[in-house]
Amino acid sequence: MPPLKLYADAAVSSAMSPAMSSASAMAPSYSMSSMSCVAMNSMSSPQGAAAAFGPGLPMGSMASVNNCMASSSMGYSSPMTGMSSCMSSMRLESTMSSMGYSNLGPVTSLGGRPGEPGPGEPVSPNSLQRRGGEKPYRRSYTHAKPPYSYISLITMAIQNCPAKMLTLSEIYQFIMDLFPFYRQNQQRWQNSIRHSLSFNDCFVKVPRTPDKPGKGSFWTLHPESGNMFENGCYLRRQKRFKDEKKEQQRTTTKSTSPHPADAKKEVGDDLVHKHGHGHGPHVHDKEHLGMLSSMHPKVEDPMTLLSHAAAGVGADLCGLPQQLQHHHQQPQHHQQPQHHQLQQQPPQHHQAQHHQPQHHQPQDDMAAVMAARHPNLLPDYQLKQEYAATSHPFSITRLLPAESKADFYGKPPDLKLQYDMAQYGYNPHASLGPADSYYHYHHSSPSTTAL
DNA sequence: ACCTGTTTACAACCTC
DNA sequence: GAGGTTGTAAACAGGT
Ligand SMILES: [Mg+2]
Repeated sequence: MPPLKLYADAAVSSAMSPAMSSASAMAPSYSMSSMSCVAMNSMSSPQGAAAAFGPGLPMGSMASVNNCMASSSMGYSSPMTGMSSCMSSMRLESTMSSMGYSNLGPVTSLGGRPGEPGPGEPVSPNSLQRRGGEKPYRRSYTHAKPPYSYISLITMAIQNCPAKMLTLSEIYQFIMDLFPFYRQNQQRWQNSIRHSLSFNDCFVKVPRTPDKPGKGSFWTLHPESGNMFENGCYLRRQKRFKDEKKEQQRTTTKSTSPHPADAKKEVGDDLVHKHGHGHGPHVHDKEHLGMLSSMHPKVEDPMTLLSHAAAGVGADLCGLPQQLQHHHQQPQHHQQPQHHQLQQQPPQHHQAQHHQPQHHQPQDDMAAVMAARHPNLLPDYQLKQEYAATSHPFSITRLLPAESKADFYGKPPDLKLQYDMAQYGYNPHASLGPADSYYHYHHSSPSTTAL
C-alpha cells in the first residue's frame, strides 16, 4: 500500500515523530499507535494532515444533549458546564484554564503558548501543515492536531446536537471538549471558525427566538448542503457547497457595485431573516416553521416534522451503531465527478442515522424542524463501495465502542449518562471531556486499529 | 470591553 | 499553471 506508506511517512517525518517521543512521555495524547490511517490512500488529508492522528473520533461520545439554560440553548454544553450549573459556555479561556484542563497537557508548555505563536513557532492550530522550513519541534505535541478541517469540526458539532443548531460559543466548546489541541491558541482558531461560518454557504445563521435571548444566533447547516462528508470521513470535502442565491448575490454585487461594502447588508442571509420589524420574525411562528420546512423538498408540513422528530426521526448523524445501518439508495445531491476514487479518495458511503427521542421545549419546535429538514440527516443513508459507515478510517463514528453507542443513542438526552463514562475511566468532574474519551477509546479498543 | 459576524487579503496545498 | 479549498490575519461593524 503505497498510499499508506505515503501518509505514514509524511506524518512521521513531520509532526509525527516529535509527537511520539513527547507523547509517550506525557500524559494523555492521541494514540499514535493507532495511526493506522490505512485507507488514507493517496488522499491528502486536509492540507497535509497536519499532525498525525488517530483515524477518527467518537462523535457521539460527548455530544452533550442536555440543555444549558444559562445559554438558553438547546445545543451543546460541555461536560464541565453541565456539572457546574451551566455556567454558559462563554468565557472559555478562563473556564478551561482554571478547571484543570491543564492536566490534560501542557497547553502552554514547551513554547506552545496559547495566545501568540511567537516568531517561528509552528504552533498555529492548522498551520502545522505548512511549516515548509522544517524547523525542529519545540512545542509539546501532547495533543496533535486533528486531521479535520474547521468545516468538518463545525459540521460535527452541529450534526451532533439534536437540534442541529448551535451557537458560536457552543461550537467552540464542542471542539475544545473533543480536541485538547484546540484548547490552545483559541483566539487564532476561533477566528478561523468564525470566518468559516460566515464564508461558507453551508453554514447558515438562525435567529434566536425572543424567548431565548442571548448572544449571537444559532448556526445550522444549509438544508441543501447535502452530505458534505457523506462517507463519514470528515476530511476535506470533495467540493465546496455553494448556495445558488448567495452565489448570485456575490456575482451581481461584484459586478454592480464597485464598492463591495455598499451593496451588502441588503439581503439577509439568515435562514430566517427579518422581514418584519421590532424583533423580527421568530421561528416558532407557524409561518416561519413553514418557511423553514419549505426549504427542504421532503419536508411539507412542519407539524408532521415535529411529530416525526418527536418520534425520533430527527436523526443524529454521528455515531450510529453499526447495527442500525441501513442500505438505502437515493439520488445524490452533488454528483461528484467520480474521479478514480479508488486511488484518489477513500470509498464513500453515507453516514447512518439513529433515533433520538427528545422532549420538546419552547424552541424545540424549531429545533425539530431544523433537525428534520436536513437532507443529510434524513434516513437516506446508503452505502457505497466497501466501507461501512463505521469502518472508514476517518469516520467519526467508528471509534465509539458499540455499547457506548447504544447507551448514547438509546436513551433520552441526559448529560449524566453521557459523561458517566465511568466504565471508561473518566471522571466528569475532572473536566475530562470527549477528547479524553477519544484518547481512551483509542487505547482500549483494539478493533479501532484493525482496518 | 468583549463577543459575534462579515469581509478582504494572502498563503499553502491540492486537483485538474 | 489555473483554479479551488482551506487556514490565518486583520479590519471593521453591530450588539450586549
Ligand atoms: Mg455562512
